[in-house]
Amino acid sequence: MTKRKRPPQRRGEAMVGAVLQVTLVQLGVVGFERLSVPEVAALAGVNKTSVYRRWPTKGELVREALASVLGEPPDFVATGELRADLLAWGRGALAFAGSPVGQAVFRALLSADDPDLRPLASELTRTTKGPMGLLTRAVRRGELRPGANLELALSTIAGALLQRLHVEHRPADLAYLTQVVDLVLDGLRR
Amino acid sequence: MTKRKRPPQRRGEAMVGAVLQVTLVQLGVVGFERLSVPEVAALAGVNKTSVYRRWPTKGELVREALASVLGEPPDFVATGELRADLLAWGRGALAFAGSPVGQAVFRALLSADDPDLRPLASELTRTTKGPMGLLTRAVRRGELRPGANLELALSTIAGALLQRLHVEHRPADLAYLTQVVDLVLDGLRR
Amino acid sequence: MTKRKRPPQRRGEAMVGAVLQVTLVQLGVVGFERLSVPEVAALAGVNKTSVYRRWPTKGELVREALASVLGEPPDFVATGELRADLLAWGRGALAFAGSPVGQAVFRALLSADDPDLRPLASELTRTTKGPMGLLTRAVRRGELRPGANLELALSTIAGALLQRLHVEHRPADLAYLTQVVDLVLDGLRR
Amino acid sequence: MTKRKRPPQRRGEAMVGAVLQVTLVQLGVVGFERLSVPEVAALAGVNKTSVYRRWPTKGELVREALASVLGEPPDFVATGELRADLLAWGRGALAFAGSPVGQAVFRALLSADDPDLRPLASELTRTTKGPMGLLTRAVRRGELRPGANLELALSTIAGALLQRLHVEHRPADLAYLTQVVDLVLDGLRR
DNA sequence: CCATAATCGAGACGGTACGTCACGTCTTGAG
DNA sequence: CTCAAGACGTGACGTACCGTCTCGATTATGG
Repeated sequence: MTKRKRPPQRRGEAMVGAVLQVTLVQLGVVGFERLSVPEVAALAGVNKTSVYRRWPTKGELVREALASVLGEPPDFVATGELRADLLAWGRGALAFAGSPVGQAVFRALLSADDPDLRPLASELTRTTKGPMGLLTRAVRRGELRPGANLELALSTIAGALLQRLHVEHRPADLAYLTQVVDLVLDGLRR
Repeated sequence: MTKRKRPPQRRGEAMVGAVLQVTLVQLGVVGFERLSVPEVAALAGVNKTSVYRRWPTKGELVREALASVLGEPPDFVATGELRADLLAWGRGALAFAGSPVGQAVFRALLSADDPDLRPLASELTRTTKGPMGLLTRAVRRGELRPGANLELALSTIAGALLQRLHVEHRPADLAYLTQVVDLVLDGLRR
Repeated sequence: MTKRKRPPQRRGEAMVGAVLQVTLVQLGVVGFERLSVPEVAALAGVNKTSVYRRWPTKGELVREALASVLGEPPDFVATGELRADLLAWGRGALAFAGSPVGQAVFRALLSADDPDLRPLASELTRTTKGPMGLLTRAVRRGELRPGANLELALSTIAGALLQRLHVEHRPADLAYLTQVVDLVLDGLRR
Repeated sequence: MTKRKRPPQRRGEAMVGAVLQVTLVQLGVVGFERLSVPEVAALAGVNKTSVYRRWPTKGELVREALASVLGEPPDFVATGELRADLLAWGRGALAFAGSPVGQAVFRALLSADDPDLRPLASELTRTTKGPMGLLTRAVRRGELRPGANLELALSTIAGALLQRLHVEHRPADLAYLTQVVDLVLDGLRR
């Protein structure tokens, strides 16, 4: 008769992974402010003391959880066709923004007062500038207007999606993305 | 020797005004989640019981405070010159977004879970569509492309400002606004 | 249908009385070290926050509880008959030491490290010297030896009872008390 | 360059001795309740796991520590002179009660709830009756009153010292001891 | 002008969640 | 096989707010 008194402890990497994953989910569900460290611990099947040992602050826990995701920029292959490449990148961004993890990132960073999260905001901004190379090459090819503010164009695309999703709270599908990209591309072209 | 034991009570309208004003300020400073009803009462020089009597819920208090502001849409005069009018409207929007009250609105609504605040989100969205008439008239004049998605254009402008202010956390001045408007207008024109 | 949602709050004096009484009982049952403020609150039917508000420290709570008892020295009437009076006083002391409250006092004070309880120890010691007047008058009457250390005699009686009860853990009845008193009185007489 | 990474392990008897010694010291310093097994281990330069292996319970650890001391009753030589022998025994008792180990014993046993310590209480009581033989011989010699309760007399002496030291918290020197012994002896004599 | 009701201030209280602490158990690896 | 080192689960603790309740004081209102 085997006495299995309690589930075996998950240590080290196993525990860290479970906690960070649950943290991301909770970030997407209730947001940063309402995220509770004890609740994260409970959902992860871990004692809250163990969580506090590794991440003394909620900010540190969230920062590590988000960093484990933002570290992998959604690379995309450039075919050379400007509009198609921009749409491909946009699809990736939309998929990210719609995923639970993306929800977490935006809900946490949109008006981040916690100092621990500040560096992540610039990280996210940097991701926004991903397809910058596409545009500069298009300018060199003469496909876009020479003096255009490319950085602003990308910000505008991202902002349009942001407005749609988190202010108007309406879904952003591929058609919507296409319209935005076309609008901005037309503005850039000449 | 006059003994002024304590400040005279403020009742009725006077108290309501003081509380709502403090609520708006606090919304801009700490946001909706961290807003504390007892703290609002203290800052307003009012007993917390009085606040709870009138607004049983934090959501109701904030809703009434925001409603007292969003009720006044920032009207603007249309000169007939499309670009100038759009810029004028944008200046108003920027001024609002930069004011403490605007900070309050955006911080409260950007990811609003509180059911009491949902109606306010659509209110804000409606404001965004303010200059819709300008664009439709411009289309009729042949100044803009006939099939253009005008609503999306306005959302894009608003989104660009939002991205600039609340994601990249960089200031949005008149020059920035002009660039955004020109980019979108160029996209709409041909 | 009367809705009695929860038991009505006990305020002020009522709550203080209930808490102090439970504190005394618990002192007698588990002693000072193992006494738990939250448990006292629960047994008193009071929220633990309320207890911590009035008595920030366990020591203060216990001190006030004990002070409310030690404040009433068990007066006894002096008949003039030395032995009978001493026995009467001893009976009172035994009754006190055997009562739950007395248990509380001794268990709390016997090895009191808590600085809050130090003054109570001297209070208890003072009580021990209660029948000092009896002895001095007996000396003046020539009933006791002139140079006798009366204070030491009383300490000895008290100590004998203490040893019996709290070291040997055997009951101390009236017969035992009588033997002790007689032993000491015989020592004092000649 | 010799790398002495850490102190060499102490095993078996060496470790046991170190732990028990530290346990006695801590008993005298902080008492039984506040004695912490991990702290004892740390002070003994031993890992707490090792302590828990041998003594699963704090009570068992303390019992073994105290037993290693109480096993050696403080023998004294009887000269035949009753008062002198009694004083000699009392000096030993005082020395014991004043030593750190004695402090430990009394603080641990005075109101011992831990069931592991109960047998030690009777052990201590038995020690109190050490000089019983002296008194019975004195009775046979006619030096003391025949019907006297000798056991009670010894308890009374011990109790007087106990009262002095642990209730009144005043020092007990040789003069005090002498007075107590004389008081009781006078009571016993006739 | 005064009496009476509505409103407000002041503070005690119950309740919930939190982060900390010390303890004892367990796992792993070194001696 | 024994011990050291450290991670982990467990329970209790004291604190910080929050929202409710009670009571007394103040203000407005109608006779």
